Amino acid sequence: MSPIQTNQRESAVGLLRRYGIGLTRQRVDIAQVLFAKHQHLSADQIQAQVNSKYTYASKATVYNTLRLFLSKGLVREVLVDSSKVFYDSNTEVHHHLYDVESGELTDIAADMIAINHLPKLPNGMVAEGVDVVIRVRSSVSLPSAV
Amino acid sequence: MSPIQTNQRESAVGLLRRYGIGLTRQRVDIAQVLFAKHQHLSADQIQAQVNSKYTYASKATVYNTLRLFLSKGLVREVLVDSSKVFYDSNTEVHHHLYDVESGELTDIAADMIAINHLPKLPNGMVAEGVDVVIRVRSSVSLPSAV
DNA sequence: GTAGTTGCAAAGTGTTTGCAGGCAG
DNA sequence: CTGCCTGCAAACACTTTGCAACTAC
Repeated sequence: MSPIQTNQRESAVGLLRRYGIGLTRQRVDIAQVLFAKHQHLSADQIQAQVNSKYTYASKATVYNTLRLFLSKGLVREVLVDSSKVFYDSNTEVHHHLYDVESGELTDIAADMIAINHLPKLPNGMVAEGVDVVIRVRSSVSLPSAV
Repeated sequence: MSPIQTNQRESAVGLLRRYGIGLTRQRVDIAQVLFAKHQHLSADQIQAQVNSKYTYASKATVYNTLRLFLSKGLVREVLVDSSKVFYDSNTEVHHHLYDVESGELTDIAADMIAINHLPKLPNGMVAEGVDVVIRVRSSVSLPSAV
């Protein structure tokens, strides 16, 4: 076990503690996978990584843990594909570029997109967040160029 | 049957013809539900409306028809809730306001939001669309006001 | 020790598919 | 007529839940 891995595990533990989340082996493993870097993973991918790099976590535990992390604000959901949810380990304000052909999802820094004026919100409503998704495809293969 | 309903049906028929979609009773019914006005409906809601206002369409037919309409560009998918897809009968460029508490989805005219500069796209990539979703909630009940 | 967590399998959604019969053109 | 469309039910993928066994603290 390298010092780097030890540090990663320690920082995952620290993160969970800071957010008031009880420690279990599975939660620490999942946190390590998620917070190794900024990335977008589906529940499936997370389970696969946990089970290949660390010790076993069941599907149910992965989903329960992701729901917990989500409610505590450690991760963010990204909805770009109707068939599955991506969990984004970058919780800073930012946006996304989605390649509809490859399914690849990339971050866009918040300051790359400036929203000039928000519309007036209905009375008593407050904006909780703004999600911007730019859908792209490779310029060749336009399905039916107009 | 009022003249208005007759006209609605005729314009639904015209729409399908213009988009090169073969006419069937179910497709016309579904088009009438969708294009009665700009709105956001789930597949379930569409089936319910067709079956209460018009004649029967099965779940499979509703999904098949929506997939067809989507591929032909008559409707747009809106992804705001991980549990289901909304179909938007407004295909003009515009954005959305999503009330996370009530689930209500409202249109925002495109010119209400100005994006100052798109980030440079990876080489050979072309933007297919930009989706902006503003998530709102009623300002009371903030889960844990900071 | 005890409350909270896990794993399993089963149930639940929303969505898609295979196929026999039916309808549009 | 003939091919495309529909309805049904079964299949599917993803996610959630119920419960007994286990683990963190």
